Amino acid sequence: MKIVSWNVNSLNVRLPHLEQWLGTFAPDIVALQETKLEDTRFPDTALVGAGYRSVFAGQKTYNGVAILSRESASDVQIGIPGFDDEQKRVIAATVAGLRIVNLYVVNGQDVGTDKYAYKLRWLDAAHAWLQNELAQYPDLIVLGDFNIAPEARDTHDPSVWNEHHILTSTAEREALQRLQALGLHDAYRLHSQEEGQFSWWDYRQAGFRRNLGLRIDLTLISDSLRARCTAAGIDREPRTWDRPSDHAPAWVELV
DNA sequence: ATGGTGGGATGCCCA
Repeated sequence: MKIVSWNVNSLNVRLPHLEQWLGTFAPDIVALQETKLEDTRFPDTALVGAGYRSVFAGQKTYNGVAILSRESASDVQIGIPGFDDEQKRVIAATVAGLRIVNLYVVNGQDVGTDKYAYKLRWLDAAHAWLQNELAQYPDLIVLGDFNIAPEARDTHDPSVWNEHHILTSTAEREALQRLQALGLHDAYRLHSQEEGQFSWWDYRQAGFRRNLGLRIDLTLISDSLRARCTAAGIDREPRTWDRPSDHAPAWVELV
């Protein structure tokens, strides 16, 4: 079973890419971020044509998340329970016996800003919730755009992406480590220790051509799923297409 | 260079 996270940066613009990629990669479950679509505009009919059901939580212009799946999804949860937030960044559902939590983590703009404080509060709320989710659902997958590069080897230049920089700051990495300490493991690192393997490249400065990227799109899997996870990777191909998302799909394979 | 590129409720905000 192939499970994927992809920040599409506007599903309206990227639907043709998504459809093409679904057709060739044939994932079973897809977590999308930055759909930037109100629910009434979500292309669920087109995706049924591609063989996928959808659950989604969106808004105009910003944010927006969805889970696509071949099998039906149940027990859909939108947002972090008890955390009041107008921004549509979280959707969770049960698919094929797996609890899937799709996160579009706050970017945070710059260390020390209001948005950075919101990011850290948001991650705290996510931590408390995921502790509960794990107790309830041992087979848990938490995936999405984490907007945090876990380690120096997940950045193209650790001297730039350092402990004071947004997406790599100490407080952000500690928040991610607290999630992992719940018993959630970075599936990519179960299978590859390579550096320079990125999932996001800035549109500016020819970032993709020069591989100036970060690995910020992650899949965390619970203890019980570790033995079932046989492979993980990042598919750079859609990033080479015309008018791409700035993110590539990050995938894991479960047996 | 406080820049740059891309998406969208566009002449700004967010990433």
